[in-house]
Amino acid sequence: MQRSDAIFVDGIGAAAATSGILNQLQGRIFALLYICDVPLSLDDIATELDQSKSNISIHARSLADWRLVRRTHVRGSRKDHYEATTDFWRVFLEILERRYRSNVRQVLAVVEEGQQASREASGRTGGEKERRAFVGQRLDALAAFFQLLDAGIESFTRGNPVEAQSLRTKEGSRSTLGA
Amino acid sequence: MQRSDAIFVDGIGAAAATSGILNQLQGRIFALLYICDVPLSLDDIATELDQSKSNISIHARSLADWRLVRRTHVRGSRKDHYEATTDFWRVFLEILERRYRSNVRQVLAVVEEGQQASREASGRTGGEKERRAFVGQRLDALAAFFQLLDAGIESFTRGNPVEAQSLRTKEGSRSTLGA
DNA sequence: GTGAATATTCGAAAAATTCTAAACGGCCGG
DNA sequence: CCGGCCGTTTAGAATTTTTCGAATATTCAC
Repeated sequence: MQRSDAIFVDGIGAAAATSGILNQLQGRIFALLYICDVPLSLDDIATELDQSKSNISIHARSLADWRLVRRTHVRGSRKDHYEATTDFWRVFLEILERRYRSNVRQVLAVVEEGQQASREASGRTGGEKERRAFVGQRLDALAAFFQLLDAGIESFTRGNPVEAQSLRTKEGSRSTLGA
Repeated sequence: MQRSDAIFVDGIGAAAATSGILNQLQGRIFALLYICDVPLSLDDIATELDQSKSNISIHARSLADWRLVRRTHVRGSRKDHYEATTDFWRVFLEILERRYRSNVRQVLAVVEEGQQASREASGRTGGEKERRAFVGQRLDALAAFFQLLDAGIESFTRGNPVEAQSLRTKEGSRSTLGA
């Protein structure tokens, strides 16, 4: 590989490693494919990046899952070939939905579980009831923010404008301390 | 710790672990503080979460760095105490800026390096010049998208509405294949 | 200052993740 | 069917990250 290519490939690898979405190798695979005008086989990629084919197989598949990469057929070869997408908007949507939004929903589910469990806790003394009320309020506030986030993402992906203002819940922005 | 508390704490820990921002323990520390109406010391947290104090120290500091947690002074004690923020909007801004936007900028810097290195590559034959032109186009397209992302984040944090439309670059949305 | 209490740093241990090579299984051309 | 080519799976090695306990640094009351 050219030195100038390596600079880009490794740089994107480093950026990917801190992205929270891809790891370094996935970033390097994408970058390599992105600066190649022909699709590459698993073996090609493994050679260029000095990795085992099995490892490339796993990570290339994961990239395809995010739609960062697409499998194509190259005539005259029985090997799978990969090429990088240039439709970053589509990738962005995919990540927004499958990574961020699903994480938001995960938090909402946890809060609901928490509410449920808190209600089922059997304490009946004054202190225990008070604490349950406090926890209930806190969980409600958490759910409120994440519901706004969820709605914001939904709205954005549908093409509607999203404003920062729509995420500033009354409770949260008043102070750093609740209740 | 109450069973109902543990459900919430561990659930948030799990969500944090897949967030790409916090790890599991950081999530659990935050969740614990969030459902406590009084600030907790490092020792309190370590005991509740069954971890060493040094480990809690490290991760609590990191949470404070994201403004998810705040150090407070509790009168009558010389220990540091921590409490969870309820201002999720502020945390969100912090993450948007320091995690996501800085990552976007990192990519922009890498692309620039790549452009620079590509120009400095010394190939002069027809094929080499052609390839350099191809890479140049690709890097430009990448930079274009990430510049839109950067501008979008900037705009959002300033309180302006952001539309999905503003991220759909002409080149990228035309097809999944470039050039 | 001194000493006790507390937080942080550090090196090693433990755990989790990433990577490899070899084995496996599917597919296609004969 | 058979044999070779390929992608995937798997078990374990290598690396990285997380965690711990001890040692060190810091802070505060006196």
